[in-house]
Amino acid sequence: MTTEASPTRIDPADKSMDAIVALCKRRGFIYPASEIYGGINGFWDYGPLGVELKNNLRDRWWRDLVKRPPVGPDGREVDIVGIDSAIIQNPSVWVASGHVGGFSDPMQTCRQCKKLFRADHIAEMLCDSAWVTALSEVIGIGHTGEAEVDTGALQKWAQRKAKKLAPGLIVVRDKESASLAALEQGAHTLAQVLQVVAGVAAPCPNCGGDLTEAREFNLMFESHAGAVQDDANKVYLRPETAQGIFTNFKNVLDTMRVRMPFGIAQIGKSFRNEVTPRNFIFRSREFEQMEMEWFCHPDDARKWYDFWVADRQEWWESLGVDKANLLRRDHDDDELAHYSTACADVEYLWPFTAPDFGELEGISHRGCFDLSRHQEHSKQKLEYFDQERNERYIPHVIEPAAGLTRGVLLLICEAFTPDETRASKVYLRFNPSLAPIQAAVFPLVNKDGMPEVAEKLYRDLRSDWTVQCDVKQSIGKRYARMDEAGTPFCFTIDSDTLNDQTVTVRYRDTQHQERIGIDTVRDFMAGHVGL
RNA sequence: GCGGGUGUAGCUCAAUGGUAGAGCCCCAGCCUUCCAAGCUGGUGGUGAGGGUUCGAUUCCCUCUACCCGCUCCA
Repeated sequence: MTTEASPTRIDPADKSMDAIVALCKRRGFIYPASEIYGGINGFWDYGPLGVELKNNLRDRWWRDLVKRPPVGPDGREVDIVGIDSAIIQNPSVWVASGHVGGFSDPMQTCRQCKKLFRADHIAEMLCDSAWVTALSEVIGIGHTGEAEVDTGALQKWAQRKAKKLAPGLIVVRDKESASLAALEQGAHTLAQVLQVVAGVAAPCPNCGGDLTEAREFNLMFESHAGAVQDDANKVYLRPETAQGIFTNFKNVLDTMRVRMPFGIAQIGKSFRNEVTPRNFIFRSREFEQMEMEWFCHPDDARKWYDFWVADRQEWWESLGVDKANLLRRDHDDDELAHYSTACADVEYLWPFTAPDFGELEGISHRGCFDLSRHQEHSKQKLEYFDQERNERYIPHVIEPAAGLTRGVLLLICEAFTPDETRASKVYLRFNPSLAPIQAAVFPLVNKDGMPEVAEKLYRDLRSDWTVQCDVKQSIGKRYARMDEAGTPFCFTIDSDTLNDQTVTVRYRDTQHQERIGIDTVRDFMAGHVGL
């Protein structure tokens, strides 16, 4: 049997993103959005093959969580229901969630060295800054306290070592306009010295230059509901699907006879006005998420957190992703959001991050933060009465949140396999059950009754799988095209078929061929692709 | 947002201040009995706008998209 090829592993760093982007467009996976108008930064369109791939991944996630959920740590299948909430919600949702106001990060740029900083990080970065440390040694003042300043030594430092260390300082750039005289009398703090040598109170941690004003940057897209476009009817496009789950927690509880612990899953578009969309569809402004909120008793939250972190990584492995390309990374304590007690990422070895890994899915222990906030803002009771425990509580939440569109990129990157020996020079090694085209049917030549047989087989398979039939051009060209599209199996009808009712099946990964009965093709597909 | 790089056909690459070419791909027809074969024909392009010029793909300006870095995140 030659279904499973085991090619030597290709280092993701050797996979060219340019080549992947070009293939995606050439074969109808992903196009730049509104390309005929010059495109638009941060948006991408999914072509005929791209949408099949995306739908297959989406359906697999839904199947494996909602329809055929995993077995939990207590040995029983977990209970998860789905919802599909509106992209636009009452704006109060985003006030409660903290996205209005809190989700934007004011940024400042240094006018001298052009580096970009988060405004709320500047003070801390100044403390750690190499040039500030050097300065404090020269003048003998620590980060706290005060002392008299030897302006002569300071002057000497400014004109020598600081030229390399902090070229942005005003005393370095323009010693005339920086008056060290102000430091000659009495004792001074480090902050006062910084003000004089930099000309500003909070200089650039990197070079000592002056920073621009903090620019507010709201990550949420805004629109208006209704005829009048004023602030009174301002609405937001959701930046995550999760909040639609929290706002429906009570509805699901009241209508679905669910009991703790249980989950609510949702797949859908989210929108973030990213400062810098990058790396093809990896970070785009419109993207699709697959999120599940797992509600449980506070005492059980840690157990479930551990369960879901392991389960989610295993799920990606179950799609055929090379284990060597997946990594679990637990967040450090100082990395955690204030409401979160634990967070882990499933990371992938992306071609553009290699040799580093980059985030694919995050599993967050959110405690009771979200439901508490919504209870507070909405004035609605979001507690759960647990009959078994005879206890009333706000459930704790474990949130596995994956990027669907990011997952599509993973599948493409993972499948991308250069092969100089092939006509196509590259093929996509998709898991057969996820491939956008699962099989192709070819008549070897377009005559002698073969096209008719091919047509019949094609129609027969089409009801259960995504199949294409192609009668044009040489057989080699058709195989090559299917290699690039990632079609795992091609069935070819030749003159023998007419006599003995067999067809050739050609395996994408090995290019090997074998003959099987035409009446066993359905079984073959069921066995190799699934139903 | 700032800095650097890039932008000629679907792809790879030419060319020129004076009618933008080739190979491959793609499409049609013929041919073809298993891996982009052959023959004939065909579609299709200077990212967008403005300026200089008799004439701009070429020179200048603006915008835009993509890639890299700072930063952020599903």
